[in-house]
Amino acid sequence: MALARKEEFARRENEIADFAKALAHPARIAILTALALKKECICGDLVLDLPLAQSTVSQHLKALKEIGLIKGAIDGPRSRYCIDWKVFDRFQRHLQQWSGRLGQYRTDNCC
Amino acid sequence: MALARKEEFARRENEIADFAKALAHPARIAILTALALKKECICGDLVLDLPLAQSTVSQHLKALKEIGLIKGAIDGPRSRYCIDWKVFDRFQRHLQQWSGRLGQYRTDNCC
DNA sequence: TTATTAGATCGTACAAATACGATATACGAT
DNA sequence: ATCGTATATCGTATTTGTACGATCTAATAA
Repeated sequence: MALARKEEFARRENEIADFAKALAHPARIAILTALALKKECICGDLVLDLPLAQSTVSQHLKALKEIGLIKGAIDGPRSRYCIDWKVFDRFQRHLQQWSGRLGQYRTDNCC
Repeated sequence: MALARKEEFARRENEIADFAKALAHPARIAILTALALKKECICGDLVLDLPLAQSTVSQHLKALKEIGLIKGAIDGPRSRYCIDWKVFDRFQRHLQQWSGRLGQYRTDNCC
């Protein structure tokens, strides 16, 4: 967000927007998908999978970690990542509650 | 996305990311919420509700329109907007399918 | 007609996101 | 201790997003 407008919005609106922002890049979608599907979640494997430089992948991992969607652990010389399902569920629930609430008021005769 | 990396990712990954991007700003969350809750969906009302300039709100509306989430109609001197529920449902379904697929592989013993 | 109103679009400034190479760090192996 | 490997972080270039005022357009009102 450019200026300090964030404070002007409701907390719930910001929460949903922040969650959406975490998913707003195909690389992060790919990372989350890979982490869920593979039992092995080594950073290096992700770098091989993605069409991005190692430092860029690291940056995306950091973003996902900062919002809490993934956890990291050091495993010898490597880094192991995995999804924090508790957070994942919470986010999913929030988004579903919001869109569910919207859907309640659905009408098809406006535009 | 900075460089032309978008093409390097799978279509599904881009679709989900694009949808998320549309929701990745509190103003757009607020707009969608307002459009759903109010029967009257006049642009001017949105401008009054939001802590943003008229031109900025117009910009956000354009973004939502471009991705298809909302439709616009001219109503005399005003603009009437509303949610395109068909698109909204499709997006919701995609996201749910994706996160549901992820959840199937859930394990809690990685990190 | 002219004036007013609603809204979109343009131009522009600034902030945030994205990407990469280079470098730093930390660990394991020799 | 030195080397090699894996990853994080730094610096930086570029792109994209966000915001606003000014202007343009179209419709109504006077």
